[in-house]
Amino acid sequence: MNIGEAAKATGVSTKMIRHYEAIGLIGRARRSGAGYRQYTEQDLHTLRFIKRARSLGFSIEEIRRLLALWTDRDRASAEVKALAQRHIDELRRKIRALQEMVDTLSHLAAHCHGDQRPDCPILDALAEGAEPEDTMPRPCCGHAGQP
Amino acid sequence: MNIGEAAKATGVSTKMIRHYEAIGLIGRARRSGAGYRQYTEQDLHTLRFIKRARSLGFSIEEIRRLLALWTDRDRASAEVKALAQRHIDELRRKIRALQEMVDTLSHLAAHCHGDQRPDCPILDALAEGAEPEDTMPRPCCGHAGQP
DNA sequence: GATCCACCTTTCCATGATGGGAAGGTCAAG
DNA sequence: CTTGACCTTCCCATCATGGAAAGGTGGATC
Repeated sequence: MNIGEAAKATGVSTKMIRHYEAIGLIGRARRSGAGYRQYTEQDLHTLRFIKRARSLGFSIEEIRRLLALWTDRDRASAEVKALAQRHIDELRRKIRALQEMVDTLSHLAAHCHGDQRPDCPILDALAEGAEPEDTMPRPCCGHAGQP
Repeated sequence: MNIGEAAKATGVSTKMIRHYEAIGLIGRARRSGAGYRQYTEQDLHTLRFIKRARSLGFSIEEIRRLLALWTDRDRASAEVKALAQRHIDELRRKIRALQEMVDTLSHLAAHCHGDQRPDCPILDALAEGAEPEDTMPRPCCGHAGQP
């Protein structure tokens, strides 16, 4: 099976398949006489594994470890679980950071009338005591910045 | 004021200050006789504005627009609000995607005993019907994959 | 056999925001 | 005058992904 077919079958682009090979995430594929990469069902399984792991947000290096654990019959599930847990923690950390941004911005947007007038609490908050020319800063209802 | 002092005063690294200048996000700084960049209080205000906007997750291009709006006395606050709202939507979209990963992974991790035995639902889910050698796939309690 | 199109190959470049490091100039204190 | 802390520019790396160029292959059609 050529690389294009493997890409269609797994949802991994040809670009990425070649890239994964180049960085050693997957082994070097067998080649046809003309140098075309040939893929087996087993290769597709590996690519689908990678695809699923990527869609769960694992980095390439984490996936490298996961693949090693996958093919190691004697692995301890504890190591997989620990890796997953670390990843979950990292995801939650990112979510918290994004949520804080949303909270702050939502608060500011709620106080912005959003009409044709230039007055804007959002820009005021970003400027925070430093107007572009000569206007005065304007406090709000009490938070939305760092305490 | 030299660039290092400006960096300390604003929390923007010297690297980034030079970068912002190179991409035209901020104007070219005045130079001393020896070619050192000199910063005014007004420059610091702009850098702090950028810093705050970055910490709210706005991209450089969004900040470019925000800066233009900031310095335009005749801006309509509607445009700022719309920009902010688009950004909020984008952040929420990212949060949802990350949360889905967390949900799936948490579910899998909860079902992984995480001891010295090799049996692991997390790897099973990533493999999904394709074991590395010859074992059989193992269904779980009913979701955690695409429907 | 020639042509054509879809596919394959490699290599280089780009993204976005940030940092690291090299090689060299400048300034102030000792 | 030396030392050390600054500054300058330029190049490279990250991470995962894609675009594009330039050229070779495979199979179908004329």
